[in-house]
Amino acid sequence: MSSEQKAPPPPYTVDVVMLTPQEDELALLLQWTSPSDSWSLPWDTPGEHDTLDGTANQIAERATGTSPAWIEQIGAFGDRIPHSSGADISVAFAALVPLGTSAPAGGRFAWFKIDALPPLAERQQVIVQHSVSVVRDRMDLSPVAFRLLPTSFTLSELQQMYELLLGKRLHKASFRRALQAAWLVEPTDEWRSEGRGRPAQLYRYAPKKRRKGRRGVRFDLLAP
Amino acid sequence: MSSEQKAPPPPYTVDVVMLTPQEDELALLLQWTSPSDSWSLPWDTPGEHDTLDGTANQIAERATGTSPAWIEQIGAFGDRIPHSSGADISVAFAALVPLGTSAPAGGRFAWFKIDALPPLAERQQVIVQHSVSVVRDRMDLSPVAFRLLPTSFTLSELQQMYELLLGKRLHKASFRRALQAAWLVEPTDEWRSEGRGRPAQLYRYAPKKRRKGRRGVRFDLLAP
DNA sequence: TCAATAGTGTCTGTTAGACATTATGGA
DNA sequence: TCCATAATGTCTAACAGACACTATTGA
Repeated sequence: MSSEQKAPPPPYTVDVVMLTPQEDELALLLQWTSPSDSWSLPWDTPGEHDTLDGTANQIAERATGTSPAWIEQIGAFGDRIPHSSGADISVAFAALVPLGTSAPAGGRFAWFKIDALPPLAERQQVIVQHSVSVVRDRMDLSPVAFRLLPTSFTLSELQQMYELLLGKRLHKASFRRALQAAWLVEPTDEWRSEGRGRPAQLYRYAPKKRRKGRRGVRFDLLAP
Repeated sequence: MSSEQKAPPPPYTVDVVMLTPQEDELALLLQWTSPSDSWSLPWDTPGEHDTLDGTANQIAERATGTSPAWIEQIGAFGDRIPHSSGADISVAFAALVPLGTSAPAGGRFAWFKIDALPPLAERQQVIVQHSVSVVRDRMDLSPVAFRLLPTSFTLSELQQMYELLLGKRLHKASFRRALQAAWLVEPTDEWRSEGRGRPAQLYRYAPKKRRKGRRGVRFDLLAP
């Protein structure tokens, strides 16, 4: 910010949508904001020499204590209603936080299931919706699912993670065939017995190949 | 902007990357900026009650005289070097402008082939690169190519447009089969003879179906 | 033993991509 | 006539999705 005077309303905020898997659902981290007595996305205004990415990372670390497994800017959002800080626009980031390790520090933060959020300001609702769809659109472009799991995992766990992030069911045999073709995982010697059925072999993330030329002229176009 | 005083540096700018097909290449619209005596992306700062989208549209219309065929926000960009206006961040939009109808108004604007741009500020270079890759990534999700062509066009012209926007060659037979399967065009009675070979039938854009559920578990993943 | 889950083999329909062939005009 | 381009048919390999089957544990 380039004003040395009082403290004008900040020109823009950085808001972070932090998502984590929780009991087969996506959960979102919110913070309790005292002046307005309501829940909001964690946010801040960048300091004088901060980058947008750097600020977003700081916000995420402050809230969870660790670096997110993945974070990406999803855009700038502005409507005619200013942010609670008075800022005209908010630059929003979506982030994924590993399973389990995501205990909110202090009492000001809490996780909410994505389908049962408390009331949020309208702009923040839009940001949350947009973040979830960006995550779902880009999941297959980035091997993020692996970073949300422990280093060893079963293929069923991996598939469940993909299903959670993509928001749809996947076909078991096809999923495994595609995994094998992509050379992304390798089996370990360990097996894990979990409840009733046959024990599952544990795998680890071990990418071997890069993508070859993907096939395809597709016209899966949206309607005009 | 919420200050009633002098005129502090604007908090952020809206910058628009306008692209158009030109002789089998993409071309970019730049404006000559007098104080700095250099080329830059067309930009402005939003007025008090403007939205980001509205501001971007105004910039595009002012520069070309018409509405762009497509426009989408691609994100907020900030580095430690301020915009020439003094703004910390720029909210960037990518836009596509129809073939031909894109004569720049006045003398302050000019089209440049995307591979032969004049020197730009570093942030603007990043914005341009990012815009082009966003266009290439999202082309297959939106039937924009049709809006860049006249109402009647040959299938070869359409394919060339797709190749230009996607930045890669497509297979002719597959392209046509996919087009037919998508019910996006219908033939007219007219034919056009162009140079040597057999005349081509003209088609018009006439979408009939919506997309059905697309198949696929794909692991065309990027390397870590 | 039964129930539940892991993992695999096979078949089928779809389709991208390659190749070849026909069609039709201009030079 | 030859050449260039349009348009189409056929074959093949890849692959998603369905289904069935085996394997291996706990209850």
